[in-house]
Amino acid sequence: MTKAKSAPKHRLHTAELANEIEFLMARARAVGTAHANEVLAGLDLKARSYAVLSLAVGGAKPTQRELAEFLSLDASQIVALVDVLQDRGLVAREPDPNDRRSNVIVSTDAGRELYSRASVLVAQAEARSLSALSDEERNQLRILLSRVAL
Amino acid sequence: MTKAKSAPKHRLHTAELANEIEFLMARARAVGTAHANEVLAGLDLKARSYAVLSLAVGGAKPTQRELAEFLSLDASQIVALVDVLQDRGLVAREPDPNDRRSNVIVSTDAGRELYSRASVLVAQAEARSLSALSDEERNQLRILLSRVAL
DNA sequence: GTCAATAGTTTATTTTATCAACTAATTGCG
DNA sequence: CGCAATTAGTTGATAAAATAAACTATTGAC
Repeated sequence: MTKAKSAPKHRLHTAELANEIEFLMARARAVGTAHANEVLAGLDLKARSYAVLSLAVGGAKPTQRELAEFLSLDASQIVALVDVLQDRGLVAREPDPNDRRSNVIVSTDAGRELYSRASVLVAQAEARSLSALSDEERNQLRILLSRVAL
Repeated sequence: MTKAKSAPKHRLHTAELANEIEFLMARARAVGTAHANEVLAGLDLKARSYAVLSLAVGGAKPTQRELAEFLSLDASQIVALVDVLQDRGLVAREPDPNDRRSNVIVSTDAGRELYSRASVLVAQAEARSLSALSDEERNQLRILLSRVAL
């Protein structure tokens, strides 16, 4: 008979704070982002730029404002992110047919190619971050977070 | 018969990215921190300083290094956080009896008093952030995140 | 006792976040 | 229609936070 629980890594794990979801998410996200940035570094991407690239590749043709809202970023940060992806030839700004004020962000072939490599790395990083959970638990977590976040 | 699902707020909610836990946590945390900082502003605290205060009040007498690790922050940021809490008379640095290199962070009466007010506000903010979930689902989420984060 | 490692601190640098101002375009509405 | 208010994107300024090096005082291993 073996112990099922894996030992918490920290003496403070019983603190009241450890019951606050806000705090738990901060910690979980810290390791998650670290893992993601680690694997993405080889492709000169970060979690940030990967997210933008992903949405461009998705083909939904988001405007920059939509990207800003969806990624919880300020519009001015999207400008910078799109600028560098565009300079690298990974995405392009296209005029929005419905509104001449907006740009619609689309991916290039190079962008899709890079994304296809990046996404498998990100999936690996995520798997590593969630290694404490079973597949079913990972899905539960995904679903609960979606309800909170989307 | 009514629809159970609440409508996602964004046209991009079906993007691949929305399946990535990393992304979902970033979004969830964005609203969570916003709510928390909002209610804490009246007490001149932020999520950050509240976390430090909470761990001080808990009485575990954490060293600054332990705070840094537990909060996923750099040691130098702890210095700044403790500095202002100490200047406000909410916590104090005490010599660690076991290691003269370390300080142990304890709370003052004023710190405990402020924390008791802050913690109810934070609980309300959390409830607001998680309003999409039932009580049981909130606990499930807490447990899953603990397994990932702790 | 010497030496490598650690806790805390300071400082510098870079990255993110926040916000105001501006242009061009759109929308609402009298 | 035509004017007013709003919105998308951009720029620039400023504040907050993350990252990392260097330094002091300890500690712990040997």
